[in-house]
Amino acid sequence: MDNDQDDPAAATDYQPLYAQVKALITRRIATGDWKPGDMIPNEFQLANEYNVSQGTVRKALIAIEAERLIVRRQGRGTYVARHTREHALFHFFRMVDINEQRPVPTSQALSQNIVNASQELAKQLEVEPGTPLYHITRNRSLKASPAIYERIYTPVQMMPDLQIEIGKQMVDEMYVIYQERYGITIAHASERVAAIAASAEDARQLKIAKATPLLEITRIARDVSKVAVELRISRCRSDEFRYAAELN
Amino acid sequence: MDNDQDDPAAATDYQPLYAQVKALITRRIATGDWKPGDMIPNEFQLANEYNVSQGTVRKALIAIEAERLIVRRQGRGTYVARHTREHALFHFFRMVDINEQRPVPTSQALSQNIVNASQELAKQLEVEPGTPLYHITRNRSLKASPAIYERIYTPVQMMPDLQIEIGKQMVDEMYVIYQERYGITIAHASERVAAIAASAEDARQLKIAKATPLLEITRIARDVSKVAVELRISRCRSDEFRYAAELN
DNA sequence: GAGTGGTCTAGACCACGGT
DNA sequence: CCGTGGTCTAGACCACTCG
Repeated sequence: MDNDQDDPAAATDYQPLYAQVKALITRRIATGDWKPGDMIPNEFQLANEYNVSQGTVRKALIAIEAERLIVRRQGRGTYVARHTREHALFHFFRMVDINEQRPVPTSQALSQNIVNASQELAKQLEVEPGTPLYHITRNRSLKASPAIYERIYTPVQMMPDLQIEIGKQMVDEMYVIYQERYGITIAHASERVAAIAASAEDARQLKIAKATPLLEITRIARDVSKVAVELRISRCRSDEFRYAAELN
Repeated sequence: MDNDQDDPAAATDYQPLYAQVKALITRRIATGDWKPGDMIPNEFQLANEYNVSQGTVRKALIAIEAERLIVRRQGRGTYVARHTREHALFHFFRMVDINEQRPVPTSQALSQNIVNASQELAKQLEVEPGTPLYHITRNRSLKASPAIYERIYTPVQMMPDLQIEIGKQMVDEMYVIYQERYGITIAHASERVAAIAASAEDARQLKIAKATPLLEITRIARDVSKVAVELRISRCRSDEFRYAAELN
């Protein structure tokens, strides 16, 4: 009682109670114990389960909500966040047109095959070189004209039997598929934007002149546990569209 | 009881106590009542002043801290945030090199004059067309080679007698100057990134071939009250550098 | 009306930073 | 040692949603 430091780890491992509760709840969501769309127990039930006060649970829940893992609604309850198409687009699709409107993209898959991870791909996706990866290419149109040519890589092991219909409009965003089919929630992404000259392939796909300047957006998407799930390289027309970022 | 909507204002004007306290404290910072670097009264003093409990003040302070307007330090006190060069760069300079290192830019002003806002500039800076603006051009080097050519516009009225030394290394970031000389704290910025082909001017400034693809970053920077303070158009080499964004 | 999250208060104790 | 912010608890009351 008078000395909690007899465990030397305590000094470095110390986490406030609410942070511990937050970690416990987060784990139950990450493991699929509570699934997207589920309502989780109320604050008093959780407080009782973890033997803390309701205020401590509340602080944990507010922190989890800030990470968009849960949605809390007064009078209703607390729910595990679900990736809707709107949500996926709102959080992860950053292109705006020159009038500051957010266009809604339509997507059409062009090809799907399996490749073994090169050194470069392996490094980015944090897997061993040679790991089998799906390689999907697709076209995305903004305002009814082709604007983005995209290559997507994701480990086969994470998404057994992933099948994308080729040549048809995709109904769901990839992240909705990951969540609904495999229980993988994309929670974070890191993007790097470069300016490049359109290759012959880009020019053909986007119906533009070769060497037109394009935005190349390289994105690593990670799940709730920060595990890399997808590498996506998007080449975007930049004549009518811009990549948008807000710094706060 | 059955109808709280008889006063239409009540529905829209209602703010929780902590939000009102937050607004009051924020205003005192925005007006310069408390200046960057100042220590503000402790939670109990504020609670007493505003006739609320210390817990309510705390919630307001946590919210203000989340907006990076204040810094709270255990055992020390709560301080109004100050723009250091490190802070300005960390929050507003988003370029990384191809090895994911953040290069530290050096800047050299090329010119400073006054222009009257065109329709386009006026719209972006939210001022009347014709409003006098400073127009500053500068070169920025990353890792000792010229990498960014930048045009900066800011209303003369906001920064009377702004003088930038031409042709010399700039010691301070622009945002440090705005804060220290004029008490204007840049708190938000909105960026739009495009890919463009280098103009003859860009090519000369950046010592690259004409028509090389460049990143063009257009930024509107705003103060604590969301008033537009600066428009900045940066053209960046994209061969060794990338624009970085994290989506959470 | 019952149940949920949201706000607010009050007070205890801890951890940190300086005197 | 004192004063600061940080954590935690306990309980009251409010606002929203739904049956």
